[in-house]
Amino acid sequence: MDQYSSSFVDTSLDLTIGVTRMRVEEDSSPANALVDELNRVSAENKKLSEMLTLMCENYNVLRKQLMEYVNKSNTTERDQTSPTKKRKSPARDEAFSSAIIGGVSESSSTDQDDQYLCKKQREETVMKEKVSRVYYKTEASDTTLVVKDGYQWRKYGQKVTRDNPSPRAYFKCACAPSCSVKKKVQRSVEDQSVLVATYEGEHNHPMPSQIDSNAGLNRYISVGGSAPSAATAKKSSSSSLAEPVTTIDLTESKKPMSPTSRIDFPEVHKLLVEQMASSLTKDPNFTAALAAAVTGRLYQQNQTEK
DNA sequence: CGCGTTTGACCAGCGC
DNA sequence: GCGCTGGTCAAACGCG
Repeated sequence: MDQYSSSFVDTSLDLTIGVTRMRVEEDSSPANALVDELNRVSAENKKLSEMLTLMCENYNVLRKQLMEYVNKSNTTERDQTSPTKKRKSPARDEAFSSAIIGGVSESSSTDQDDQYLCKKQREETVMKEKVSRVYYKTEASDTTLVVKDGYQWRKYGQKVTRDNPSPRAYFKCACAPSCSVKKKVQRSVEDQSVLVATYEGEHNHPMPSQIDSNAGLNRYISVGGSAPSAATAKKSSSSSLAEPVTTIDLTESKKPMSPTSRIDFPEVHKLLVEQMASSLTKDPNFTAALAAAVTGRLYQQNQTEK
């Protein structure tokens, strides 16, 4: 944890603003006083903007640290758990073949061992690059295995697995026929109120409903992964009450995220900044507290300079 | 009647 | 080879 202690970020709000003292001459005209007041307010505004920028930068640093921490946790967790046995599925091969278009083909090899190795590597590659897991908080009484992630899904199967008494539902992306993204949804063994959605593959199309990104950003914490975008569907065939609370990326790859499959971080950052600024300025308590702090500070400065 | 969901049957990988 | 298991298919069903 040295890296975190060394890069400590002070997130406390510094309300010490270097506003120039209000120079209102006793014998000056009201117009000059207004101009001075305007200049003072402008300076305050500028200072507050700088503070907000600083806050956002601090947020960015903290978010980066969180990502590093989560990735670290995932790596150690992955090392401890043995890889799940999974048979090869045609869809997976299809996904891989599309992924290696233009690359070096290994199909020329006729050796069975090589083919086996290639198949294994293929599966591992697919697993690393395409699989992500999302946890959705929902009502424990809600028995529907439906989650709200902005895409339309078609359910094609349900199965009770051995390791979990809750049934597992299988979904295919219904937004585009060519999209081979699949999703498995199952209740967590530990917490029945948590839905675990496992996404396989990457959407090759934009989200059907570019919705209310603010609502999606409210509670979605994305840390890597590839499939789901942070959004909430206005209406989908599988409309859900469950909302995503966190994403744990099972992949180790640091490849850039697809613009079609998720919102880029700068975009998220921008939206978050806007949302933060909006919520702060709309909050009467915050503005009142800020005004009190500023006026108090000004009063204090005036007192010390007298 | 069309579309989506349900559910039992089937398929394929893996361990013994 | 056989059984277990996860994943997929497709006919039946329900709903608007």
